[in-house]
Amino acid sequence: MGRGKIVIRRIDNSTSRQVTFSKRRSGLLKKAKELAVLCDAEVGVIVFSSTGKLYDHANTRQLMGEELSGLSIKDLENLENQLEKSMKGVRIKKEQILTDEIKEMSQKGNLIYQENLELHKKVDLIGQENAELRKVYGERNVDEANRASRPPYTVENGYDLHAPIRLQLSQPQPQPHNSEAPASSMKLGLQLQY
Amino acid sequence: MGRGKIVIRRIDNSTSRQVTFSKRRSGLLKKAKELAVLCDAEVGVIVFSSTGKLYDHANTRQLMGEELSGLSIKDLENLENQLEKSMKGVRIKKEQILTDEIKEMSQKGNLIYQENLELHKKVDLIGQENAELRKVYGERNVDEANRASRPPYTVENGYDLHAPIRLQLSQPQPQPHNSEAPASSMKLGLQLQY
DNA sequence: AACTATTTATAAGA
DNA sequence: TTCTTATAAATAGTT
Repeated sequence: MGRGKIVIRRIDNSTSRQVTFSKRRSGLLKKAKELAVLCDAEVGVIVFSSTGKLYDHANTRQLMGEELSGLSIKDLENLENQLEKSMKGVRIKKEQILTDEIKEMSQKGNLIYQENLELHKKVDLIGQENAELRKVYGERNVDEANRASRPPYTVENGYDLHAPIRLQLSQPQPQPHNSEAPASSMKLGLQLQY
Repeated sequence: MGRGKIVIRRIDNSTSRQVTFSKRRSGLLKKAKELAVLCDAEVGVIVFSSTGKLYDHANTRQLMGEELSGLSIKDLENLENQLEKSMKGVRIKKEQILTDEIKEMSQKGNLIYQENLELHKKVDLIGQENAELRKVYGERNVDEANRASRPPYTVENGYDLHAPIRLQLSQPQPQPHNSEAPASSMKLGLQLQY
């Protein structure tokens, strides 16, 4: 039904094959739909291109009938195989899409998770810092608080010291040469640190 | 493409609907096959009449391709459902046929089984009969064989008898009144049975 | 994507 | 169901 008659064999030219595929595919699907509507039938059409792309599928409306009369077991097995194959392709694609979705989600999730991890780390770090600071400043505060409340340390009252003690000799600043103080006279100071 | 233009809606007249179904169905399948051959595509066509009969299915040659690009998950789910439905019908029919076959075989098998059962019964009966017969005739044979090989039993040689012994007094037949023999004279016989 | 000459499918009738 | 045939529809080749 065109400018010239054709024989039904694989079209060698890739471009015209593709064009014909497109035209005839839509024609087939149209006819399938018409058949379904006109005759109240159930029509399923599945078309895969040679590259494996499914381009469309036609309607089926209700459950398939039970009477597949006239078909042998062999016919039914063929049909089953065909359906199984179609199903397989469909399921693979579906799985693919879902997998992709899951991957995407998982990637997003991972990013968030990473962020979350880093935040946790940060919190830990800051927490540690905080703890150390609290330790240092807290102790100083305690020290200062203690110092304020303790009795003054004197040698006379024989106070028993447990705090670490550091002794330091402090030498007075050298006097100017024209000073009257004798060179032998030095001051010894005791500094107690605890 | 006919004598008149038609609109695509369900054909009310049942007869012409059936005629149209038959014509268009074959047309659709033809076109499907052509598409498959011309364009090296995979085409599956499944047509169920409104009465649920599957009339034919078109070719698919190889595995379906993996790339069902451009289809959403929804599309794929629809396709899957469609295939599942078709599959269901096919499987039901297949099961039916197989079930029928099995039924038939099972009926045949049952008949043979019944026959076999009766034959077995017969064999048992005959066997029992045989066993009993063998018992009876076998024992008699043994007795006779033993009797033939044993030495004659006599009181004189003091033979030690272990066989059961039955003693029986046998009274001689009463003599006629005109007999000369005295009434007190009686014969005592010893019968030995083993 | 359009166009259109032809082929093909098929509606109606037998 | 099948055949026939006028006509509608599809499409091969072309632009």
